[in-house]
Amino acid sequence: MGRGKIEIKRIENSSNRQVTYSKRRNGIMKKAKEITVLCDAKVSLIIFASSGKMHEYCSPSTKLIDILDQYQKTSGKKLWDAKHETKFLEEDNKQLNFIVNQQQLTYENVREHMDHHGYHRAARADFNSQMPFAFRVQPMQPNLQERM
Amino acid sequence: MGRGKIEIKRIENSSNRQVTYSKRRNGIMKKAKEITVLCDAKVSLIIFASSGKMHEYCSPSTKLIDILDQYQKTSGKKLWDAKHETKFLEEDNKQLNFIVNQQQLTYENVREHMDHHGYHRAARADFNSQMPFAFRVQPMQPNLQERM
DNA sequence: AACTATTTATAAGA
DNA sequence: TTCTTATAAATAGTT
Repeated sequence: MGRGKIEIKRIENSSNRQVTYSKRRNGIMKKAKEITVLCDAKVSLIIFASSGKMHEYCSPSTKLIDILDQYQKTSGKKLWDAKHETKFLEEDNKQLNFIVNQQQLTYENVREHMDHHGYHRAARADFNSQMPFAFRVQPMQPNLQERM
Repeated sequence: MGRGKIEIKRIENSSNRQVTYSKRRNGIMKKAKEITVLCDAKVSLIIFASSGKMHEYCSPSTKLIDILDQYQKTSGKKLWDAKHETKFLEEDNKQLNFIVNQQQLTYENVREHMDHHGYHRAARADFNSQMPFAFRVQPMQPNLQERM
């Protein structure tokens, strides 16, 4: 589907890979919406780029949790139980603590940078409200310019 | 993408809707696999047809539960907790009890039907092994001829 | 971020 | 229905 045929194997060039990811992610999201409308289907689609950034689609007037409940009932596969919950919470807390600490450091760096370059108070407030959630929860690769 | 352009709205003709569903489901699954390989992405795709039948794709060497954990961490949205678990289990048990009862009735009806038409023992054993799981867990719409 | 030459998906027909 | 094919849509490489 393009100027040339491509083999379905990992795109080694990182920049090309990111461009292709973005194009194809849009394509799949569109297809998911279409099948939902055309065929009365319920769809949950979750995609993680290798960067860790997430995108999701869930058919309208449905919650992901309901699709997952239905998944469990229909497939007979159990996704979670109390044991998983406890394990997840522990790991989660540990990671969140780490994240909060690192976030505060990064956040302060950006504020210092803004102050240094003379941004006025309104710009700083705007920065606060615009800061994407991903920045807050993915401090391992904080990148305000990230588009993917 | 075909002999004619179509509007993206519910396909009213049930037979056409099912054919389109099947074709497009295959298409989306293929796209999901491709973006996984090409772009090193992690994908979870769950689709329910209006009939209730489910199809899923999950990128290789990943478990759905891991994608969901990552979903929770990245989005900050909590999918389940002990409360949901308890609620789910209760509802699940209730529904399972109902299903088991209804399944046994339906199952016995089919066996009687087979006996009545003189199916031999091997055919009945084959029926037992071939009976799709969906039939066992979705007794509200039991349909052995369902293809979707 | 746009642009197209091509490939791919698929709607309708056989 | 399963297969075919004309056409719409997606997208790879380019600008």
